[in-house]
Amino acid sequence: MLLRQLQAVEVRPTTTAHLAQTMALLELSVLELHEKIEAELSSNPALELIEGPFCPICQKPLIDTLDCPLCSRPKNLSGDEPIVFLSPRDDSYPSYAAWSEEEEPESSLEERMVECEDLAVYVFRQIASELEEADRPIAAHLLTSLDEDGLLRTPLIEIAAYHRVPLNRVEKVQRIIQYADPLGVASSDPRQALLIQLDVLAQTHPIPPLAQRAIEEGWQLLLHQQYSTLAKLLNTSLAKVKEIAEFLGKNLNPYPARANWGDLHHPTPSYRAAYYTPDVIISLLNNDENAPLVVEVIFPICGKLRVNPLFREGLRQAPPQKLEQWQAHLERATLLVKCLQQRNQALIRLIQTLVKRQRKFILEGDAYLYPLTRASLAQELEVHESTISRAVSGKTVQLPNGKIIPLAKFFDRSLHIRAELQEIIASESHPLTDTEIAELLRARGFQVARRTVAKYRAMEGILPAHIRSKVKKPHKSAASTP
DNA sequence: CTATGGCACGGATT
DNA sequence: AATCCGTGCCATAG
Repeated sequence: MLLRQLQAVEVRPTTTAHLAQTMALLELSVLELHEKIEAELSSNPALELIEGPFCPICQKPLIDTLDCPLCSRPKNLSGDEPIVFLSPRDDSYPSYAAWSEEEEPESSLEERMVECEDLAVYVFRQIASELEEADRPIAAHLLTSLDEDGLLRTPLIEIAAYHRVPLNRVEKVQRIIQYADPLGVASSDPRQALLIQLDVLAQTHPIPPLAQRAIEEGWQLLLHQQYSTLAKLLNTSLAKVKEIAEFLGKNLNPYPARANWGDLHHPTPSYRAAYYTPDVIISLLNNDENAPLVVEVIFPICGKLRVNPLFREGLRQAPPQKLEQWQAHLERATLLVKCLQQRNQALIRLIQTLVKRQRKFILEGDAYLYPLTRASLAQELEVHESTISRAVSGKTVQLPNGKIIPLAKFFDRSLHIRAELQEIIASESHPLTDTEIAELLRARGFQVARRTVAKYRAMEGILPAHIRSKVKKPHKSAASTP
């Protein structure tokens, strides 16, 4: 009885505080959560991080589970039941997605890690043949100076001075690198990276006419989303500018080190970072079409977070003047641990059903996205809509194909129709007008108004029919530099 | 006259 | 309550 009371006291912040903090934690992305936990760990002695148990088979660390969800999975795997689990994010343990491609994890783990981690090596291999012998040290210098975004923050002049070569020679090397795989890598700033990507993209796709100027002349405005001012500068309408911003956000990536860039609507830098550190990684077991999906919900730290039992002990002998503070620490720590568990649990549950529902979309692309609303999912999971909203906003998912997309895309209402529209345009023999497209779509079961077709077109960056007729579509990607 | 883009309204979603 | 999205109507460009 007494014990029970004590426990009750210990958890005193009551359900409202729990709920509030769980909610708050729920909307944090991995990176933000990482910061939060780090901060808490260093300021609160009651909280401790212990090395978690490891899976005896694959050696991966485990969080909050006794058995490794992969090694101890049931043998008769039905394809539609995804394997969802919490996965630690620790640089010394590559995620499952990277891990699973490996035939013999033991022997080549190191190589694998080098490949995964080292962008510089990856890029260097691509361009090595294009470089003159003498330029290699310069390239190496540039590549090793990249920051984590894949950008080059060191002034070119410095590098030129170091190697005692003219500036334009360094620029030449930079240019070669920029057109290598993470397109725009080694640019001096996001703006430059975008321009390179736009340039390459323009060779294969129609792009909004003013996009380039918007980046060149209105970069600052674009960044700060001062769209109306930008519209004036470019002498166009507000909606046009918004379209451009959306197009850029969707197709380009100012930080070449990672796949996709979501949208411009979240201005904080830490948020953008989320676009190359996904919150969830989905991969396909053995690349087998019928196998279950492996879903890792990334947890920002490795090991088990708990309330330090020694601290709890020590509380009894606390000097009176410290007692209150220590108690506060303890309370804070227990609350955090509890809330974290709740958060993770909620997130896993959400992702689980989401992945199950959208399996086809994940594997086969945009056309198979089932239009799902947050509200309906909330009903199914019996949680409040706002819970879903919070959990979804600001999070990103890495798909089996390596693309990183915002989790919100799983709730896009018209993506499948737009995919159909792209398909129609791609296979048209003669440029179709919006009205004709609307009819075609209707024939395929999507009833949309002509005006809506125009909007979708704009969203996909497809030019109107009369312009399309003039520009021959260069289909498939042409080799960039032979 | 036709095809599209702008703007604004109303209903759904968050 | 605020925002997003599909649509209708009208202006404009070709």
